[in-house]
Amino acid sequence: MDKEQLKENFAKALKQEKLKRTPQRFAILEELVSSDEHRECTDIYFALRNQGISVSRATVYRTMDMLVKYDFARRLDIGDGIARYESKVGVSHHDHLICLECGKIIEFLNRDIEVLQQSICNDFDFDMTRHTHQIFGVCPDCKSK
Amino acid sequence: MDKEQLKENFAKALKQEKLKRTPQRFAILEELVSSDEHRECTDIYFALRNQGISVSRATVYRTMDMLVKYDFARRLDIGDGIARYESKVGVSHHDHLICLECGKIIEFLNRDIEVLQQSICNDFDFDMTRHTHQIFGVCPDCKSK
DNA sequence: TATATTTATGAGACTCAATCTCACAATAAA
DNA sequence: TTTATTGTGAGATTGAGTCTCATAAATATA
Repeated sequence: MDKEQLKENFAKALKQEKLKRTPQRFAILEELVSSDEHRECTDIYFALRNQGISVSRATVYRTMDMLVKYDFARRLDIGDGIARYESKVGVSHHDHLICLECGKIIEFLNRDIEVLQQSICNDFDFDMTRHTHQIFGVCPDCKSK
Repeated sequence: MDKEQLKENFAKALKQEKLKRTPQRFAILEELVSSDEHRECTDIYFALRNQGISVSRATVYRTMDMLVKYDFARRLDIGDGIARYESKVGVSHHDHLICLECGKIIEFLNRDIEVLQQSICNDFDFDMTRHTHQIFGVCPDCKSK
């Protein structure tokens, strides 16, 4: 999806929710989508500030919530008390290997696990909304150090 | 494992780490092990206080870290900023279904997923230390409301 | 047992991510 | 435009978790 198409889709989502089109909201979306990193709100906040874009922390937090709700972003909690967000735009589903030494996050996807996961939900008569599957350990780089 | 055996094992772990045997540490372990709930530190703190046991929040937090390290407890982060702990004593490994409506936590175990998970780690040359697999959604009780 | 040494405890201060407040600004509708 | 509505931002607030350090308790030593 190109940038203009993305902005259009975002505008549609805003309209649908009766939210106004503000420069801050577009800037936050663009900043998130511009990298495939797992970004903290503070990180996004400073990145925009450094670009001379006027934005507050509150607006970043509020907008991230909205981006998650409308599926432009995914929130990642790795248990250190800091929420991270990754773009879902043009990105297929995956889960995460997290290195306890260096903090690196590696993405993985396993179709069989996804299928088994759904069958567990069926067994429990549980309606899955989302899931997190995180494997913590030591990455190859850190092992060889 | 009976209570006396547990206390003995705990005492051994303390000795091994040159930590002192204090009434607070034993009380926190016993309180955690006494239920199969997923407990918050504040919850443990008040439970002990209500039993007339002298303990501080700091001691609860410090002791929980130790219990996790020595495998008496498992920490659960469900992304709401509150750490929860469950007893690992006499409890086999499992993962969690978490209801977004009522907060209920249902345990599940799937051997096939565990095996696939290990094979993913092998593929990535990644040494797994621990993992979390959480499925968020709506439980049967909440669906029928 | 008495004393010395080491470690633990606890009240409250502190940290920091996240949320809230509310006056003012910007956007969209009339 | 004008009006009505919604958004923004600086800073205050919240709350889980951590830190401090004087005191207390547990263990080692005599």
